[in-house]
Amino acid sequence: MNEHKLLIDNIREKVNISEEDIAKLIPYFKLKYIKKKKDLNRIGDNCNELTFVVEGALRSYSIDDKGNEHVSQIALEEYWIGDVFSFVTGKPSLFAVEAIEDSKLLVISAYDLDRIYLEVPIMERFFRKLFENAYVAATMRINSSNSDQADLRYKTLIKTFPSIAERIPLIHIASYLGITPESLSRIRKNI
Amino acid sequence: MNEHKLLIDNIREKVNISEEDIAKLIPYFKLKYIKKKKDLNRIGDNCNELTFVVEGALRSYSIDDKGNEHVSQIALEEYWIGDVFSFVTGKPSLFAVEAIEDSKLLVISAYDLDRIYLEVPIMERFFRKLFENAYVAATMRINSSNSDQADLRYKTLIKTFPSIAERIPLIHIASYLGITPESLSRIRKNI
DNA sequence: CGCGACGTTGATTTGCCTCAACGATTGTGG
DNA sequence: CCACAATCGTTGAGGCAAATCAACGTCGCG
Repeated sequence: MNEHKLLIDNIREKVNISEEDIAKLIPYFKLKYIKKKKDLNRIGDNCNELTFVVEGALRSYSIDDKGNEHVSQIALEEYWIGDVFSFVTGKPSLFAVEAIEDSKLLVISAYDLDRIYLEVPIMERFFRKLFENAYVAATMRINSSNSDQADLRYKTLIKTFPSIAERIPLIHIASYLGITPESLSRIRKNI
Repeated sequence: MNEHKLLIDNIREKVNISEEDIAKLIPYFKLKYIKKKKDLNRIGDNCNELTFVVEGALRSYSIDDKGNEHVSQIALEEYWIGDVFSFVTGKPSLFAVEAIEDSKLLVISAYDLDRIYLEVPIMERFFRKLFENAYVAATMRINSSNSDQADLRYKTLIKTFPSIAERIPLIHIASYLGITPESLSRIRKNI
């Protein structure tokens, strides 16, 4: 049950929730193990799931017309990841979700989440806050992309998430920052 | 009450809500008029408000170390705007909110919104969905910024919001896209 | 009217990309 | 357990999209 403890702590950071309510929602989260480089979801699937990372690291990415990947999210332990576009709209996903390391996950489907909202209304508040924070983070990322040069964006990222620099391949960090691996390699050399 | 009709429609697009609940929440929204180029909030203020645009157009922007403005949001009628960073964290705002046209607004404070969540719980769902959508839009914008050239980003923007091209000064659209006014002027020439 | 905001155009510069080659490390099948 | 391939990161050369710098026309408004 240790994997659930991390999730419960994550929920309790944002809302007050009783033991009974916790007991009600836990069964809806499915424990899943995934090997490095395996896809949790592929582009074009209906990704009606949100994933909480208990152990490991995941990324989501899209593929453009020329076949180039673009990393849109990187999630380490205690973070949430998923193709929120597909999750929210119900349309086929534009993003794939892939494990960067062997990972241990707790996965909730959109269908089950709707049931949780009915059975445990406080969770509506939890996810409201989760998406508020995600939106703020995305806004800051856009702002940084429009204001700062690549080297500063990299420094800000590894200051916020130091372990990303050690655990995540350069090629994915570069893509997340919107630059090429060659450019990031040169940026690292100059630090 | 016409200004409230637009807001009520906006809420009903996302949730089923009774007339009684509507009646409860309406008084919390304050009607406000603002003149072109006037600030609704300045950087450094505590912006504990969210704004629904009934008529007109607003933008939010930050200012970087070199004194350059960077537009982070543009909101026309029926859209929401605010410094969500300050709204969510309670910290002094990093973004200013300014009227691009003379505008008619409905403004809700964080304090009153918390009271609404208690009195009209369905509104928790409404804002959960609002932020879900805002997050998805922000993600798509990041993805476009990392995948597409400036001219395509501009074309996509005016395809989605045709009236932006007519109503919003080029200088603000350019800033929103993360390019200079000179570049956007040249892009327009080539269309 | 006169000033400031806005948009345009040209000349030049630059940050990052593209293309290419090449070690180092990791993973895999025989 | 080794051999080989694939992945990952580095470095160099050259190119390009967009920035910068500068000048100027137009419009709206106090």
